[in-house]
Amino acid sequence: MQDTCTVNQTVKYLTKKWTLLIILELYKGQGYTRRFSELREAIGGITPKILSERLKELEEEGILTRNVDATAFPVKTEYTLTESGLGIVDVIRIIKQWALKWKIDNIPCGDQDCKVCVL
Amino acid sequence: MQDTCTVNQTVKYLTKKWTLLIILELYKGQGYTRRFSELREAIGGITPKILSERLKELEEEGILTRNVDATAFPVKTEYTLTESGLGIVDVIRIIKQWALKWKIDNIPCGDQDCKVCVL
DNA sequence: CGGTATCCTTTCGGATACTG
DNA sequence: CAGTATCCGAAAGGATACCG
Repeated sequence: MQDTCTVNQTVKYLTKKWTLLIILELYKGQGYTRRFSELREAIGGITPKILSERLKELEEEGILTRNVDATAFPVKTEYTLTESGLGIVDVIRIIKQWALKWKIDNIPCGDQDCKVCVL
Repeated sequence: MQDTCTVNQTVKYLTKKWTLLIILELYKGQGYTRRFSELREAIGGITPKILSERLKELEEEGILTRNVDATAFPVKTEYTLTESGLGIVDVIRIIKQWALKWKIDNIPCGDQDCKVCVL
């Protein structure tokens, strides 16, 4: 098994449910930054458990950084896309271009999400 | 939920286990073509059930075509990457470039799989 | 050769409640 | 606000056997 292949590993966490949406949501934020509760509300439907898991994974992969302001009350935590994280946005963009080229007839997408997508 | 988003849908089947390896294996074949048993052996570890499922999904998505030669005995079946399927290889290539830029220190990959990878 | 059918395990994600 | 802890159900994938 080629579980050591970097491409496979990358795809592995990128393809987990919610991950892409989290990255896109951070990308939309000012300074590519969002707070935990902002992500929760913006994404909608994600439970805190899963959101927390994904954020940890992405932090470990260097795709985002976690910044805690412990002086604030309640504690203020911000998540920010790193430079490499922005690289992932490029990847998503390529996928979108592929989709637009080969899946144009996907009406639901054309009319809804992708049209308002920041990509 | 944006299950109608084309990007999400695309990522959804691309990220299933084995899918990328199947696409890469087809890419390696002459004329981007491989037979069922060739895929099985080349990939290693995949069960016929899963391989069959993936091939069907990818055929439905237009990423590969299935060609059966019923005159042969036993029946000869070939799977070939389509033009849009080759586009997916490009996507993988971009991901690899991202990985090489940001994950160079992944020694196992550098020494093994990616070095011999056709990408 | 190119699959399908069955069954079983494991993994993932959802629901909910609770805490510093 | 920003999570963690527990429990549970669904779904994905693996093992194995069999068939045209």
